[in-house]
Amino acid sequence: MEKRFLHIDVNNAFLSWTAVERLKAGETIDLRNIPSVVGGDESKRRGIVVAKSNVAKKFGIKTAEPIYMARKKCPSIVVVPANHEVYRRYSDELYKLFLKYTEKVERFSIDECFLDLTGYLKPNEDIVKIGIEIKEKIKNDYGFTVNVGVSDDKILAKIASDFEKPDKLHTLFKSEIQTKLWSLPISDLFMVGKKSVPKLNNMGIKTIGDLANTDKNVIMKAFGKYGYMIWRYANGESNEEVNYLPEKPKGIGNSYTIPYDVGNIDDLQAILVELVEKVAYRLRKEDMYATVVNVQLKNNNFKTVSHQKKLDVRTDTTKDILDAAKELLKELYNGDLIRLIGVRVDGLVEKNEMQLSMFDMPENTKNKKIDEAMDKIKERYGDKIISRATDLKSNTDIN
DNA sequence: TCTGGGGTCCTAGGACCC
DNA sequence: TCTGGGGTCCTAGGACCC
Repeated sequence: MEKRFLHIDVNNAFLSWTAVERLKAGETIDLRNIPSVVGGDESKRRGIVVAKSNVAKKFGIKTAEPIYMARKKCPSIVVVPANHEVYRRYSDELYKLFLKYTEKVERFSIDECFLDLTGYLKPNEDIVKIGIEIKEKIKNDYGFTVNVGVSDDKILAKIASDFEKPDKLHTLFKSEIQTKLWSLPISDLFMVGKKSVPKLNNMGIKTIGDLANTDKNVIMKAFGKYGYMIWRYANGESNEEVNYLPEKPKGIGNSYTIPYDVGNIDDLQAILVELVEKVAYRLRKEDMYATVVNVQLKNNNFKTVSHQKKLDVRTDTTKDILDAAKELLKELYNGDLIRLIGVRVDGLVEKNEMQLSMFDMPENTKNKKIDEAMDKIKERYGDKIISRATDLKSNTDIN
C-alpha cells in the first residue's frame, strides 16, 4: 500500500512558545516580531542561542552560536531564558491532538512529530487537506505556527517540512524529488552535517541530486553504512517506519558546565556526586538498571575526554554508580582546568523480577533503602532540598 | 560576560578466545 | 625460514540530531 506520512515541526519552537506564554500573561510585545532569542545564562557560561525569532535570523544570528556573537550582529537583541516546563506542556498538547488523527505518532523531539496516516484516511480523503486542517487548528487554538511536510516516504516528509517557513505545508512525494529535492545543496539533506559536506564536495558531490546519482558502491566505500543511508535519503527511499510505540531510553546522562574553571579533583568530585544523584534518580524512575557508567570532562580548551566502565553487576543504586564514576574521574583527571563534567549511564536494561534476588545482598538492600528514602523526599519537596553529607562542601548549584 | 545539554549510532583498535 | 582468521566484547572518540 502507498504510504502517507506527515512531519509536523513547530516554527522556532522555544521562541514561539515563550512568546505565546508571555502574551497570555499580559505582555504586549510579541517576541516573534522583534529581534529576540531564547538563550542560556551568559554569567554561568551557558550563553548560547537556543532558538531565535525570524527577525533575529535576518541579522544572521544562528542557533547554537554564543549570545555574545548574536549581540555583535544585533546589539538590541532581546534574550529570554528557556522554560522547559512550558515547552513540555505545549509538546504534550500537540501530541494529544495528533493522536486524534492516527495512533501512529512518533515524538521525534520535543517540537517535532511524525504521523503515519497510511490506512487512516477515508476513501478519497486527501492527506494534504488533513495537513492543512492540523496546521490551521494549531494556529487558531494555540497561537503559534507549524510547518507540515507531506510525503509517501518518512524522511522526505521531514525534509519537506524544512522547506520555506513559517506556517507552510509542502509536499515532497517520491515522484517530486527530481524537481523539488535534487537541485538543493547537499547540506540540506537530513543527517548531512558540517563534517560530511566538505568530504562529499571533494568527491564532486554538491547537490542532493549529485549524491542520488552517484554509484551506491562509491558512496558506501567512502562512507560505509552512513553512506548507504544518506544515498537512500537522496533517492527518496528511506523506507523508514514511524516508531510510534514509546521506547525505553538506552542511556541517561547529566552534564554541567561549571561557571568557573575547576583545577582540583575534590571540587570535581563534589559536583560528580550531585550529577550521579540526578542520573541515578532518573534511572530508577525509568525502572531500569545500568550496565555501563561513563564520565566526561571538557577542559578550558574545549577538549573533551571520557572514560567508561562496564559494571560487573547491573545496578540502579546511587552508591554503585558513584563508586564507578569516582574511579573513572580519578583515571581521567590530569590536572587540567575543567569547564564541564558529565556522567551518563548506558547499556540500560529493563528491570526483571526474576533477576532481582541475586542483588538482594545485605549491602545492596541497604543502598536500595537509602535510595528509596531519598527518592521519596525528592518527590515530596523537590530535588533541590536534599543532598548527601558528601555534598555539603560543595556550594555549586546545579539546575 | 565566547562557545549548552541530552540523546543515538557508528567505527576503529585492542584483548581475548578457539 | 617469520608471525592465520574469525568472532565477541570492551573502550574512546566522533558525527549527527534537536
